[in-house]
Amino acid sequence: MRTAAELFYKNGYRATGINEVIDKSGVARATFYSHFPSKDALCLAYLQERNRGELQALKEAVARRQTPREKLLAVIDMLEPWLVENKLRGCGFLNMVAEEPDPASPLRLEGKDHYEHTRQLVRQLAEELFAAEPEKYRQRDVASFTDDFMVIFTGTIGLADIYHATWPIEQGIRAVHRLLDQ
Amino acid sequence: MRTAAELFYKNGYRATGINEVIDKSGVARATFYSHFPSKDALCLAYLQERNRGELQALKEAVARRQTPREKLLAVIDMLEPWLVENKLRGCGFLNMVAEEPDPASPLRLEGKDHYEHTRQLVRQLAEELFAAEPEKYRQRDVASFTDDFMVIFTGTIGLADIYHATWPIEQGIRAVHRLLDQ
DNA sequence: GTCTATAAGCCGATAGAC
DNA sequence: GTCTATCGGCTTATAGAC
Repeated sequence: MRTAAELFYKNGYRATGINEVIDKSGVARATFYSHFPSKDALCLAYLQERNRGELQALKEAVARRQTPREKLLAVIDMLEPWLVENKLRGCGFLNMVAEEPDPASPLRLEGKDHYEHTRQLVRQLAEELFAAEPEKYRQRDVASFTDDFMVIFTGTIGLADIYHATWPIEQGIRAVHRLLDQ
Repeated sequence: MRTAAELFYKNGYRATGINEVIDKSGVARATFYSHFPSKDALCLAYLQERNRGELQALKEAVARRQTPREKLLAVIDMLEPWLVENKLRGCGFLNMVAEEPDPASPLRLEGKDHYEHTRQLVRQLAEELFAAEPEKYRQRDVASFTDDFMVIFTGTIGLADIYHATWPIEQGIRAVHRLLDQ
């Protein structure tokens, strides 16, 4: 599964043959098929593991900060090291969605689930921020603030992928600062 | 090429076999290979045509508006009918980038080119807006404004794809309004 | 758990006849 | 321009021996 995660993410799901995964992982052919019934099942397991791991890393990055404002900034700040570590290959879930046309596919739904969990986390942090500085955010709406944040978050990842560069991340961070202070 | 454009966009590049394109297009096998040397060449031609067509449609939508402010709003307003018409299958260039790992691939570079042209258009519209209302935008930076716009633009498309819904578009439109008036 | 063999089909691309 | 035949290699998945 570690091998599958690397290859599916790096080269894409359809571009990666199951034989390549089996060969590079070192396990025997029959052994693989005793653990996973199909390539799709392996991919779903990879996405679920990725979903779990990324949400955990996100929550840890948030927990390391002290104030509600800093916690929100942590969500966008982590994009830089995360995208660079991932060789600017973008978001594994957005990439999966691009390859899977069926909106009801479990592979697509895992991506939706990931973004929905991220959104709920951002919403909770926004509520804490609004509660901590009520006079500053009196006229702001939590739901709209949250979705603005998600639009910036997603757009930053998308542009960094398209341009294969890090400047959209600095831009996204500045945009979140303006969102917080406007 | 019309058939290829439909299938590559709808089902993805790698998921679409060249045989399927040939069969559904109705042309003979040898005829296809006399026009295009390979599947990759066909895909590049499709992306170039898409690039040209989308930029033209964008510029026409902008030209239909009167004021600089309305022209900028036209760029984000067109996302709703465009995404719905495309069955919420997202951006053809972002989808291509997700499938192609090589940053130097011509298929990827065509996507970069499309976003760069879009960015230059937005920048020009921003400059016209700032010139038309100098007192309102005196303290704003054109480059930063442009990239903020592009982050919102890209994030809106990405979220609409992930959620397979139109609500991110309304959110993106509101975000651009706030960007204009903050 | 390991190995090899193989099924049945699709892949992109080419060749030859008309 | 049309058609069919075919190449070599790849795909996912299964079967059987050890």
